[in-house]
This record gives sequence, C-alpha cells and structure tokens, in this order.
Amino acid sequence: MNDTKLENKLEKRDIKPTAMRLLVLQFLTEQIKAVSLSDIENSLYYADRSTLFRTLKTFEKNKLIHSIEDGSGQVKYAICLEECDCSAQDLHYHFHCTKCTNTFCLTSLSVPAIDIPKGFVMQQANMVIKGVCANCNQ
Amino acid sequence: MNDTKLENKLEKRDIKPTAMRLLVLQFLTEQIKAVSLSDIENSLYYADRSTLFRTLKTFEKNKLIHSIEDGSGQVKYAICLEECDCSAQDLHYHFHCTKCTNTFCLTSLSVPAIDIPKGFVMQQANMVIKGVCANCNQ
DNA sequence: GTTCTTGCAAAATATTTGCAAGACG
DNA sequence: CGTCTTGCAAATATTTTGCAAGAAC
Repeated sequence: MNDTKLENKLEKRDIKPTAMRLLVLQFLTEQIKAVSLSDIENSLYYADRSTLFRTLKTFEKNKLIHSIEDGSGQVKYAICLEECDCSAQDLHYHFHCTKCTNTFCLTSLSVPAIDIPKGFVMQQANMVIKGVCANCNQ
Repeated sequence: MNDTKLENKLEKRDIKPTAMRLLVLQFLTEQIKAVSLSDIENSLYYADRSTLFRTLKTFEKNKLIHSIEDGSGQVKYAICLEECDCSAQDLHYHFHCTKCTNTFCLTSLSVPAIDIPKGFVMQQANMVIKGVCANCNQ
C-alpha cells in the first residue's frame, strides 16, 4: 500500500498523519495476525514504546484498529475492516493459538446476534476462541 | 453451603481440601460475579497473594473454576457449573460492564456452534460482551 | 521423612503517565 | 505563540517464581 492510501486511511478517521503513525499503520496493514505493543516495538525498533502505545490508543479511539485480549497477557491489535466502526454489528471472532501464541481475526465468520438479558446494553465484544491453528496442527 | 459439600466439590476434582482452599471456594461460591485475585485478596485479607494465586491456578487446572479475560487488565475467575469441564461444549458468554467493571457469567445463554476454519482445533473460548449492565443502566 | 501447601519477598512482565524537547502550523 | 507529537524516564499494576518453614500423611 502506498503512502497516499495510508494517509487517506488516517485522515478518514480524523487522525493527523505523522511519519510515526504512517509507519505503525503500514506495519499493521502488513500483518495477517494481531500484534502486541512489543511486536511493534521490536519491528520498528527505533520507535519509543510510549509513542507506540499512544499511537495505538489513538488508532483505537478513532476506530481504525481494535484491540483483542486473548489471554496471552498482552493486548493485541488489528486493523478494522474498511467500513467497520467496531460496533456490535461489526463483530467477528478471533482465534488464539495456544502453541504459537498467534491471534488471528476470523473476519469471514460473523458473530450471530446475541440475546442478552433485559436491561443490559451491548456496546462491543471480545470474542476469542482458543485452540491450535492449522499451521501448528500438522 | 456447608463445609462437607465444599469438600466434596474439591475432592470430585482431585483437589486436596485444605482450609485455605475451602475458604477460597466458599468465597467464589457466594459471588454472583466473576472476581479477580485482588478481590479475593481484599476479602480474605489474612491470605497471601501468592497462595491465592496458586489456589486459583490449581482450581482452574482441575476445572473447578474458569478464568475470564475481560479487558479490565485483571483476570477474573468464576465457578464452573456442576458438570462443566470447560470444553468447547460448555461455553457461555460473559458480560463486562464498563461502568461498574463487574463481569457476570451469562450461563443461561449458550454459545452457538462456531464453524471455525479447516485445520483449526477449538479447545476453549473467552467470550466477553462489553457494555452497561442492567444495574448501571438506570 | 517425603510430599504438598503456605507465606514472605522479590522478580518479571505490561501498561500507563509526567515532563520537557521538538515539530507543525 | 499555541497545540500536538515524540522520547526518555519512571511509576503503576499485575502476574509469577524462589525459597524456606510448616502441615499433612
């Protein structure tokens, strides 16, 4: 993906496109799995941890990415789909492989409507399936 | 619940019923919400954090309780249903209220079968719905 | 006496914030 | 100049482990 497209993605979510943010976004775009703060820190090793942290928070707040708590002890982040605003309608499952500890978005599988109890209001969800991924299961 | 019943619960899961473990189990049994290590520490304030930690790990390994990562930054624990062995068949949703930060098991709502991709093996899951609970939503 | 459990202390891991320097407009 | 962003450092929060004393059998 070229820089112009990345810039557009940021601006569409009202995020000022700085060099750092473009790098982080590019990195996230290249991934097929959800990544942790440490993953990013190790890949963009010249970037500071707190900058990355705040970048991710900004991205998440503006719904460019979503976070996943997969039980690994580290929060993972992944890019949202183009039109996603991370509402209850945009739900998808995540798969966390307990062998390789990778976490993938299963975007092709939408979560069926959930009939939550009366009085409860659903805003978002964190759906993580745990097991062994196809790659580790050979 | 009396001590004999609590003891039976532990022995049924091959856990030696010590005084500490009975206290922790009793506390967990009394809760209508999932509790964190800190919650237990504050309630059983004479008990040591690491003892409680190891007690919970033992309980979890032997499938007396299950853990929930609700994104609060703290792992929460809740008692399994009587015949639950926390396999994929025993799945239920959890509701995490972002106002009061409480997390409840929605045991009445079973999770529909999930058609995960070929080659993937599902072992367990962490299903957390986030929003506002009935109590906070008044 | 051997094994399991517990308590104290400290280590390890992750997240989050304060503050000042720098970039941007 | 004023606001936003970044980097360094340190604080905070939570989980996890080492080790020795004690309890259980």
